[in-house]
Amino acid sequence: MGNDDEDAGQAAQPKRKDARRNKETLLDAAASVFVTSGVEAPVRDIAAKASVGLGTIYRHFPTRADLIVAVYRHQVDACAEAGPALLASSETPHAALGQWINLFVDFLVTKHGLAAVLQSDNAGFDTLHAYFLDRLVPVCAQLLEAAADAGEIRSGLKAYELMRGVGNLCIGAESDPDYDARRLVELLIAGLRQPQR
Amino acid sequence: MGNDDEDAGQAAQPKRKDARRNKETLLDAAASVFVTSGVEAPVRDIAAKASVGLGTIYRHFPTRADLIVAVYRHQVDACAEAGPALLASSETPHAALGQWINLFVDFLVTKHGLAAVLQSDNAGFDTLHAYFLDRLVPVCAQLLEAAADAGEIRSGLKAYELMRGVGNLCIGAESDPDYDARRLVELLIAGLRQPQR
DNA sequence: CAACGATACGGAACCATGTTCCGCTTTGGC
DNA sequence: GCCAAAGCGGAACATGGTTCCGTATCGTTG
Repeated sequence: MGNDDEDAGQAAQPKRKDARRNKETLLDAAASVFVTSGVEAPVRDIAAKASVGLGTIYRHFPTRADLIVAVYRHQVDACAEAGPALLASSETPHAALGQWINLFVDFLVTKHGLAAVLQSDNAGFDTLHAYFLDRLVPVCAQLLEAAADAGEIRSGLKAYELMRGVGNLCIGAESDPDYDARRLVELLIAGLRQPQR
Repeated sequence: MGNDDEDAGQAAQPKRKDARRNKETLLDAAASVFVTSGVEAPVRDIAAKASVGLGTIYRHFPTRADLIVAVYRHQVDACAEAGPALLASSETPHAALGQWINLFVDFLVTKHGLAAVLQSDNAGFDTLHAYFLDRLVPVCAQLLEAAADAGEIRSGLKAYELMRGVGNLCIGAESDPDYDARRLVELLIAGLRQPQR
């Protein structure tokens, strides 16, 4: 860890500089295509955008999922790191949890189609699944535990479940003006509160 | 309406008896394949199971979504009809709402992959979308309104949103033992309650 | 009951996508 | 400048939805 790469099964930094350059180009192209066409954009589109062959994509990113992880890694990391910070700076653990979940929801809703792909149980998206969960579940668990210890929420809900639930609620939120994922997530978090104390 | 067909854009009953027979065979085969391989099973598998050509499937059901609708229509209808009944027989509107949502969740969780396909924004699944929403949203709206009138829940949440949220929460629930959609939906419904009165 | 038009059938073919493979090109150390 | 290694492009393959059309079947009519 600390190499700017290699953290989640990504291929290590290539040796040849053209390869390194191509990888950057690809990351940029992918990010750009994801913004305009969504995360489910065809690999060919990304290759075209980067003026690169398909082989090149697949050498750098063994799978579509790896590419997605690479593009969003920084933001996921940022979200993960925000957890402890919020816990430290918030009035109550429950408040921190709420704010952190909001961060996560904003992230998901902002990336066209990410939430959907995140739940896809198609083999090949394991990397994606794994990265998000490895990175975020522990943070969520910490927040949840703090809130539970403070007696603010019912206990017994695993962090994993909450993350999945929230992720699920975000599916399709960006393409349907009549569906407000944020509100539903708020309701969910509200339902998590201890009935009264 | 009342013809046992034609209610949701399905092709009307074919004239020739072999055609009619094939349609039944197909429905049975599809139902059976859906149970074992999930709703996302390839059309070809269903054709094979029914010992029928691909053309036959597509003549009877213009799209995969139409086939799915046809297979589950009765159950969706039953769910829709249970709404008013529950409202009449339950202590409070909120209880009725809770029970009705449970019915819906059980239905979704039981049908491998249905929840996922229900949210798919791929063109071609409009029929599916439309049928579920047309049938269930009004019922949900009625329950919601009754509960709101009774002052049991916060108002302002549209039935459509609730249905989508619940549907979303059910995605992947059947293939992941660590994810309990029912509990999360309960939490959501709990969050819907009026804070206190 | 044979003929015939309408209806339905089967499945090859087409399109889109993810992924693999391999002959050719570029790079970088000598 | 030369060469092996590293990398590249994109044709080809697999899968899955959907379309098309030549052929088979049905049922009506003479």
